[in-house]
Amino acid sequence: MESSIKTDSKGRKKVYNACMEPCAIEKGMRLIGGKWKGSIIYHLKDEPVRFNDLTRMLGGATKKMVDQRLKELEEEGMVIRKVISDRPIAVTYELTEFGRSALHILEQLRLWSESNDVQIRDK
Amino acid sequence: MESSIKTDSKGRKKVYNACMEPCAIEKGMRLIGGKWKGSIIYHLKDEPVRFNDLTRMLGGATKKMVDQRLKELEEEGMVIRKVISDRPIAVTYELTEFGRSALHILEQLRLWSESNDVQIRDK
DNA sequence: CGACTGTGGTGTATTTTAGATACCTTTTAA
DNA sequence: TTAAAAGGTATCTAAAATACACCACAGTCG
Repeated sequence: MESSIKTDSKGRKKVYNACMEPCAIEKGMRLIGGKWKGSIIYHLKDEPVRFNDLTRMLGGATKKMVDQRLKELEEEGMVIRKVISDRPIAVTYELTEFGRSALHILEQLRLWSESNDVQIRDK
Repeated sequence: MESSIKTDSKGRKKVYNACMEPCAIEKGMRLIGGKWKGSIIYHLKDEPVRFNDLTRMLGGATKKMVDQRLKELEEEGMVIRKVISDRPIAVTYELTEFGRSALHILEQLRLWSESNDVQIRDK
C-alpha cells in the first residue's frame, strides 16, 4: 500500500498505488471519525446506555445528530439497539464485538488528545 | 472523566461529568478526524510531499480540500509548508514532531480498518 | 511560434451535512 | 392539572464539502 510517484521519460507524472477510492485510513475515519461517532462509541464502552442519557452525556450534540449517528453505527454493525420495554418505552444501545474492537483506537486517541492539550492553540 | 447519571429523590435525572464541551475524544477527532485530514497526515509519514503529488495521492479530494486541510494542519502545528524554490515554484509539506506523534493512532486505524474490511457491508 | 504540460493555488456555484428549534405520543408522578 | 420523563420526527437555516473552471508562470515538444 505504498503510494509513489514516478516520472516517465517525457517528464509526465503518474501516481502508482494512489488511494483511488478512500484508502484504509479514510475508510476507517468514515466509520469512527464522523462527527460525534467516536464519542458515542466511547461512551458505550462500559455498559448499554439509553438514548436520552447518551444525548445528555454528549452535551453539544442534538438528539437528531445522536439519532442519525446511532442509525449509521447500527447499519455498520457497531452498535445494537435494544428495546428493553415498551409502555414505558425504553431503549438501550450497546456495542457489538466489532464496535468494541474500535475502542483501543479511541483510547489511544484520548490519551494523545489529553497529553497534547497544552499544544492546541485556540484560534 | 467518568460520566454518570444520577436520579434524585424526585426522579429527576442529572448528568455528572458529562462532556460539556467536546471531550478528549471529540477534540482529538477534530484534529485528525476531519475529512481527509487523517489521510493527509498519513501520506506525509515518510517524507515531505509536494502539493500536487499529495492531491494525486489522495485521489478523490479536490485541490481546494487539500489546500484547506493543509492550512488547518499548519495552524494546528502538525505540518510545515516549505517553499523549496520559486520561479519554478515548488512547495513541500512535511510533518512536525506533533504531527508525527499522531501517526501511531493512524497506523492502528489502518490495521483495524484493513482487518475489518470484510465485515463492512456496502449499502 | 503555439499548444501542451507541469507548478501551486483561487473563485464561484451547487449539493450535502450539521445544528437549532419546535413538536409528537405515551407514561408516571406531584 | 401541570410537568417531566421516555424516544424520537419535522422543519428550517447555517456551515461544510465537492465540482468545475480559471490564473500566472516555466519548460518542452514539434
